[in-house]
Amino acid sequence: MAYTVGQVAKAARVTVRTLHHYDEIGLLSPSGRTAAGYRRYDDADLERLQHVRFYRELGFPLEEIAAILDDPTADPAAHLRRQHDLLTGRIGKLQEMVAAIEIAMEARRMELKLTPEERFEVFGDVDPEEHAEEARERWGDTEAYRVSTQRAANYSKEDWLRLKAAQEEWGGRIVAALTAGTPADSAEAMALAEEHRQLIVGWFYDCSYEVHTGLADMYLADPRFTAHYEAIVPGLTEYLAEAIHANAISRA
Amino acid sequence: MAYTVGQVAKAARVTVRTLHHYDEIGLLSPSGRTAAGYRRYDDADLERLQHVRFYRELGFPLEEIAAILDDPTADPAAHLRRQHDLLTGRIGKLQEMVAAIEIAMEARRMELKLTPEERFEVFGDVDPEEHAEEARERWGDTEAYRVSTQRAANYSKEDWLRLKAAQEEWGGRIVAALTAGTPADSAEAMALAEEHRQLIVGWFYDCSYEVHTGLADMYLADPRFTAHYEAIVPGLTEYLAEAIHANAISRA
DNA sequence: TTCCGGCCTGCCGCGACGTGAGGGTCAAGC
DNA sequence: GCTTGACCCTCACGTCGCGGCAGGCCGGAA
Repeated sequence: MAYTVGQVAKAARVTVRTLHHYDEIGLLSPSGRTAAGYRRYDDADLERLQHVRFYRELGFPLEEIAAILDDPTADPAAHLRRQHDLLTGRIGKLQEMVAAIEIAMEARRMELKLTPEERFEVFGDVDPEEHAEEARERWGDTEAYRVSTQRAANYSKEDWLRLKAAQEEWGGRIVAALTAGTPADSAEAMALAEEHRQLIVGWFYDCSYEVHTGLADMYLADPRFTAHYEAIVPGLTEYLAEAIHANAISRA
Repeated sequence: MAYTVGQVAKAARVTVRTLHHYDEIGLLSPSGRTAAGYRRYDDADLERLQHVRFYRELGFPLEEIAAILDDPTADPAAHLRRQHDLLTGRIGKLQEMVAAIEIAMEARRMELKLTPEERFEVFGDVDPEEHAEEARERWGDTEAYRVSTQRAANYSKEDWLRLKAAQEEWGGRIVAALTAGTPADSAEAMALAEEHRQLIVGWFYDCSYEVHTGLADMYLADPRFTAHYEAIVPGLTEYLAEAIHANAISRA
């Protein structure tokens, strides 16, 4: 089977220009040309294009894609594995961000519960219970939401204040460690990381070392969290993340 | 609190050049300058930067980000919701791709089971059971893998051939419908879409209408699938996807 | 005073295409 | 056989989101 640029473009959902470009840089040259100079793609070309598009959608530069596809040591199974790994990695990152946002949302709801007199300012005449209902409808079926909600929903104002106090006490000690120049991979810093994890386990959800390192990476990646920590003292995010990683490694 | 470009850059994990760029195009201008012309960022600037980075990492163009952030009708809660929706959407897409790859991997393993004499050609002297073990270790804890494996692992050669025959019979009919010009939203095409879904339910996993439309979108997005369908007859991918969507809508 | 690191403003470059301009090709219908 | 319109070709310049460097000005520490 032979196809023209237009047909290939339509099938693969790319523009003709893109195919021209791939030809120019030698990433995907059609297997032949007609007498008039028209590009002719065959099934093998199409298959290569599929792979190109896959890696491209995950943000790989074209040069790197060429290297991957032209690697003679990689069989089809290896490609599948690599693609699977890439996807699960991406999903993991996104899920961490989701968890962070869900926590942020939860915090907002808690805040509102604690200061009911503010509810009118924020919501006007809308009942916050209604708002909670809407939230449940929208993402009530994600697990993180359920877990964090079930525990946190029952926290009283006193619980909340105790948590805050515990966090602040811990925060003071890690800031001290950082400003004192204690290395992030020292036993002291790692102990602080472990305390951080225990705080999460105790108050929110069962946080494994693996999840904890994921959380650390998220602190680094998510602006809302870096803002939080950097506002306390510059470099704290990185310090904490390093300590968490070191702690997780030492326990593995 | 006021920060210099360098401090902000480090905290937000971007380069100074990026901050200069954001300033140039007016996306994020520091709230002030020192007497010497040094940029001075405050906490509000930092917060804005976090949001910029968030949307940027999801691939939004800067202009669009500016529009989102400068939208006067969006409160913080609305931003959280939008971000949550975006993330879950992305995760869904990626998970569909993962499922597709897992099925492709499963198909490969089946293929190997069916023709054991080929195993030496492909694996050399490696035992395929070992390979399967490795696969379990790598992604044994994802749900799609477990479900598809548990069912498909027990398929005999006869089962596999029956599945293939059923698929081909169905394939013949949808190609006929397409070439006959039957509209994708006609009752006939929708019935074929429904049969497609039932085939999945019967042989692999419980596929809801929602999952089915997701699958259809993936067919369009994933090159490996478009290749498969377009090779049969050009336009088939789109036709099937449309029919699936129409079917799902009509059942909702 | 003299460093050295950090900041400034240009300005050129790059990757991955988008978007014409100007012109040849091909199948269909008259 | 000829026109017409859709499709193809090759330049070639434009865009987006920065990276990187030059040439020069600050600012705190030794």
